[in-house]
Amino acid sequence: MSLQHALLGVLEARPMNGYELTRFFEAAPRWVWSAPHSQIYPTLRQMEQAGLIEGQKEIRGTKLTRTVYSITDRGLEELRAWTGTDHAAPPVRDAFFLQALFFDMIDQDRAASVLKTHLAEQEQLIAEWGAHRDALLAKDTDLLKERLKSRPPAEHDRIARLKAHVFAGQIAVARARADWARESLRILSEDT
Amino acid sequence: MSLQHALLGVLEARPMNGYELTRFFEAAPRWVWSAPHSQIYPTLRQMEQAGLIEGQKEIRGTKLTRTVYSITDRGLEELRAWTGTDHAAPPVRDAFFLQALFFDMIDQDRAASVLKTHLAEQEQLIAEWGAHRDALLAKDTDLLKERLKSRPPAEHDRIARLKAHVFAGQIAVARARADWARESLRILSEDT
DNA sequence: ACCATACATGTATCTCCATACATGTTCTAG
DNA sequence: CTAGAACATGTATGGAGATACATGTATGGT
Repeated sequence: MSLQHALLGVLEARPMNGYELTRFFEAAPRWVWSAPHSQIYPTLRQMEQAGLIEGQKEIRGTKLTRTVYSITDRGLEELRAWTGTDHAAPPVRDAFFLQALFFDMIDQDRAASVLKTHLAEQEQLIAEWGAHRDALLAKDTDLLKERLKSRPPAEHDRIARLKAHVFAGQIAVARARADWARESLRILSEDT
Repeated sequence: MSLQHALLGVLEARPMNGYELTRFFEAAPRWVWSAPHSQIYPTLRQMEQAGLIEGQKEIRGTKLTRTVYSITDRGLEELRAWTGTDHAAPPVRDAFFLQALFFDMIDQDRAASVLKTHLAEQEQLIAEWGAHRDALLAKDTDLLKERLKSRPPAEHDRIARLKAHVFAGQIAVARARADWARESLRILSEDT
C-alpha cells in the first residue's frame, strides 16, 4: 500500500503525469521509495478509481495524450490519516546481513570483496542523500518549491528542516552500515 | 531467493524438520530473516527437488510423520557461492521514512506518537539482538554449539566473534534509527 | 530529410510474501 | 482419563514487485 502514499505525497507538491512520476521514482538521486513504471501506471488508475487523485487528459502535438494527475481532498485526507497512524514494523529480512552471517564459511578475500562492494554502495547513498538534504535545507529542489507555494511563509523553514531531517535519517542508517562494514574488514584481516 | 539461503544456513548447523525451522523463523528473539510456515514447507520441498537438501522421514508415535532435512554437498556449495557473491542492493523502500516525510502535514502530537512507537520498536530489537549477540560470544546458543562441532576448535572463537558481529551490525542500524527518532522528537517540539 | 533521444503508456508473467483456512497427532498436567 | 498445549504439515487466495515485452509520438540536432 505504501506506493499509493508515496504517489500521494509527491502529487501533494504538484500535479504530474505518469512519466514524470516514473522519472521521479526511478531516478538516480534516490528518494525514500522507488517503483518501476509498470507498477506506477496501473496504480494511478486504481487511485483514480478510489477518488484519491484526479486525472486530466492533455494533448501534446496532435496525437500524444498524457494524463496529469492531481491529488483530491480525499487523497489529502488519506495521506494525512496514514501519516498519523502507527503501522506494524515490517518483518526483519536483511539479505546482506544474512550473507554476512556465513562469512566464516568462505575465503577472507571473497568476504572482504563483498564487504567492499557494500561499503561503496552505502557511500554512494550517503553522497546522494547528502546532496538532497542540502538542497532541501536551501529550499532548492523543484518539488519543495512547489510545495511551499501553498504553505504560509512563516512555516517554510520548519517544513524544509523537517523534510531534510528525514534524509539525515537515511544517511545515519547508511553510515551505520558503512561503519559496520569497515569494522568487519578489520576483524576479518585481524585474526588470520 | 534469500529464504532458501537462510534455510541452508540454519540447516548447516544441524538437520531440522519444518516445524523446528518454522519456530526458528517465526521466533520472537528475531534473527536476520523471517518467514511463515506456509512459505517454509513448500520451499523445503523445492529445495529437496533441487538437491540442496535431503529429507529423511521419521515417525513419532504411530502415525505422525515428520521429515528431517539435512543440507547436502550441493547445498553447502550453493550457500558458499551465494555468500561470496555480490548481490545488487535492494531498491530503497522505507515505509517509515516515507511516513516521516509528511510529518509537516499533521499535528505534532500525532507525529510524536508515531515516532515514539518506532522508538520503542527499535529499542525492543536492540534488546533482543543484544541478548543474542552476547549469547553468541559466550558460545551459548543451541545452533552455534551444533555448528562448532564440525569445526576445528582453534577457529571457534573467530567464528563466534564473526557471527556475533553481524548482530552488532543490526544493533548499530537500529540504534541509528532510535537516535534519529529521539532527535526528531526534539525538533518537533522545539519550534512550535 | 532523417535519426536519435526523450516523451508517454501500456501488458504479461513470475516470484515472493501475507494472511487465512484446514486437519490431524502426541504429550503432559491435572 | 481428558483437555489443552505443542507437534506437524499442509492448501488457497491475493497483493506487491521484478522483469521483460510492446508500441507508438514529438522534438532537436545534423
